[in-house]
Amino acid sequence: MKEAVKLLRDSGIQLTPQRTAVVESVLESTTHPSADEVFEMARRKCPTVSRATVYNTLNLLVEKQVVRAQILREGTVVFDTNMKKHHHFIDDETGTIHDIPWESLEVRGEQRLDGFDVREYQVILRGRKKRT
Amino acid sequence: MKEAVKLLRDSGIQLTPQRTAVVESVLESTTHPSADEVFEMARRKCPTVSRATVYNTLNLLVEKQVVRAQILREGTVVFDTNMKKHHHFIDDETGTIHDIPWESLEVRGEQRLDGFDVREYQVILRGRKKRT
DNA sequence: GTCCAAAACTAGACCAAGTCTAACACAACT
DNA sequence: AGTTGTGTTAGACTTGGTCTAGTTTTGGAC
Repeated sequence: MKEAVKLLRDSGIQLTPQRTAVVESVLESTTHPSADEVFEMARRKCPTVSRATVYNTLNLLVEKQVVRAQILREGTVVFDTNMKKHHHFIDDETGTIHDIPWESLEVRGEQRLDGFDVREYQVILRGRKKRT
Repeated sequence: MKEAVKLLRDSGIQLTPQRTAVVESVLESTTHPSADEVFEMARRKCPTVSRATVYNTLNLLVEKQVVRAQILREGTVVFDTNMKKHHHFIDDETGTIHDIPWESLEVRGEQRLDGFDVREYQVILRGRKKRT
């Protein structure tokens, strides 16, 4: 949060009330919100913020590497505030997305793929979360 | 192809010219086509086929497990005719999707995830394909 | 403080992927 | 032939997202 603000300011980007609302909204959220969900949250903080500004700001955050855009749901991009490498588990029933720590899975062979230069990878798991 | 036709017929589904065009189109394609790409291919075989029929038929094929729907591209589902377990590599520059054989990667730990019942998983890799 | 240019914002138009609906076509059964 | 069910079509609709034109805000020069 603090660093995000700093990073944006250092990039010569003005921190307007609208942008602050968007940045706070997405960074506060513990789930993996879609742009529209961020829009709703931001609206509560700053009722005049427009959809365009939400999309612009989110794309700016992706560009500045404050959040990551992930393709995990049909039809919509979700935003991920966890910038550490990790995998994703998607609940079949609810569609909820859970972060899986990088260390809990071991993947081998990705540097030995013939003809492919792997820049990054992640495991996408699907199934059911056990209620505890 | 042959089995697909049989499977559909056995499920009590009439093989109309429109459906045949869709089934042939998707099964012939070596890439990972979107519904719209299938629509175009199918149109060439059967010019009267409508978008609705393409979507209906593709969803039918997914239901009958003739093809798989994959969330790999922003904004659109793609269809995968390779029903064997495999991973995916996405070229950063072209967006082209490549199948990676299941055996060329080794993943461990997915059954030991605390609180998660994993039904299926795959590795999504991104980077650049070397031109050979 | 005033003025100007640049940056930011908004509403709404637009676009693309996908679903839904109402009307029509056609087969199978009586 | 009439009825029922399955299939198809065009087009309306919905949703996620981008683009645009016009307005507001801001920061700097004076």
